[in-house]
Amino acid sequence: MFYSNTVLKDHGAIVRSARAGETLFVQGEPCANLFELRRGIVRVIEFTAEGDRQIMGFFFPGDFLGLPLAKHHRFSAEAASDLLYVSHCSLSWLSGLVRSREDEERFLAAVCQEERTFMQRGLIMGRVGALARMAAFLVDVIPHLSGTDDVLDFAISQTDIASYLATSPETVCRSLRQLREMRIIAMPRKDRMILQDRELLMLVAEGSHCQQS
Amino acid sequence: MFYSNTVLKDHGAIVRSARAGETLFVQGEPCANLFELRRGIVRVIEFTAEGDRQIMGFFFPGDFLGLPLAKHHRFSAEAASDLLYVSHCSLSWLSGLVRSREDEERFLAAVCQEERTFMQRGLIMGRVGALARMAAFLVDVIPHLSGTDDVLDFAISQTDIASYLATSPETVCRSLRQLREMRIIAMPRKDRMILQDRELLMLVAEGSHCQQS
DNA sequence: CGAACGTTTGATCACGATCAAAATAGGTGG
DNA sequence: CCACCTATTTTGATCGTGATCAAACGTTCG
Repeated sequence: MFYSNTVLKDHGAIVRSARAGETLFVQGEPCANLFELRRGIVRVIEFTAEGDRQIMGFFFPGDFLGLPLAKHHRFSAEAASDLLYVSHCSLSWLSGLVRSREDEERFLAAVCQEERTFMQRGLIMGRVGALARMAAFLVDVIPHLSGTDDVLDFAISQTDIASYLATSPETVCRSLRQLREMRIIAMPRKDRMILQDRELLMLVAEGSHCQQS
Repeated sequence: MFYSNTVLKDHGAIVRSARAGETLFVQGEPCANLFELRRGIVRVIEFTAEGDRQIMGFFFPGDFLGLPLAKHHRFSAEAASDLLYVSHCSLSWLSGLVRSREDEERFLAAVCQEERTFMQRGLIMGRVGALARMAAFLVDVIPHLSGTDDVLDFAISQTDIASYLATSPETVCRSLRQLREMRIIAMPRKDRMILQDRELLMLVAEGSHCQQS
């Protein structure tokens, strides 16, 4: 069942929408089109041989997905929330020689951003302590979240965070609670987040074991 | 102190050598030249704010380093062993429009490989259990090792592996010992490795807890 | 030869995985 | 709108694994 809706069409680029949970593409299938995310969050999945499933990263409005670096996608992508995105035809990007100078720039920037996303996961998982990892994740993610004022749309489930951080959902929950008790963040609702103390958050992310009450 | 030696010069591409421990480039500095690794192993480092140091990945003969995706390097690179590499001038790559079709292909392949390296670390660190992570690391690395027959040159220090896996050197040592006792690998010398049971290694990497004596 | 570093082994202990179960939220149909 | 079912989040308890400290050993280099 696909809920995708074509909304607008403009010389090869089609604006589409997707519901949370929908699959954009799966690893191994040929790169047919390039996704430019406008609204919502996409999670990138990697399946290992044994059906083991890991979330490799999250993509946010402004990011590009499914860059045709190779002929086939090297990971799967799913909507973590309701989406709005632009679907470009991959073929016009694949033929590198016909690109304009500014397209080239945008292409490099997109590749750079995609690579940074994957590097960042390693960097975050490298931190010692579950709390530090959680904090580092938030430091990385929060700048990409939309929202009014300081109330951010936090449309990422804790189970997804757990998979991303390679930890258990219980630990994610406890880490978030700890951050709330430290008055570093607040979560008026499950999908809302208020950043109360950015400095302290970054300190915790760096591994400061300041255990003050 | 630089031990680099220019060996050969060929229209902008210079063959050079480097001693173990030498720095090829540091993060933040402008992308001056592109490295094509011929022999040896390079480790890629990321420094966080607090002087925290993590090894993000290893590069092997055939790989490209320092791709000009951005104006400045996003990580540092050091020789993990004695190197032989080709230094290309970055400028000829930066101007994308003057590239030939096959250069474009090679460029994409190089980018793809670099990104895969970083994704792989996340995938490996996502495994549960120190032994599974160690095994997954070996599965990933061994195909890139040079060596005669089955005796591979394993020029990666255990401390480097520990940093890469975000674990302690002690645990790395113990994991390797366990793999030796399982007759999965053998290490006649510290920098030599013999793969004895590829199937079992992959099984352990997938997290099989087969604890047979 | 001595100094510095990397590896090995043993000991203890804290952290986070895991199991179990309740509470909350979300979605669907009557 | 409420009842029902499912999935997600929350909390508590126990237990195993890997971090950490400490010390011996081996290697490499000046």
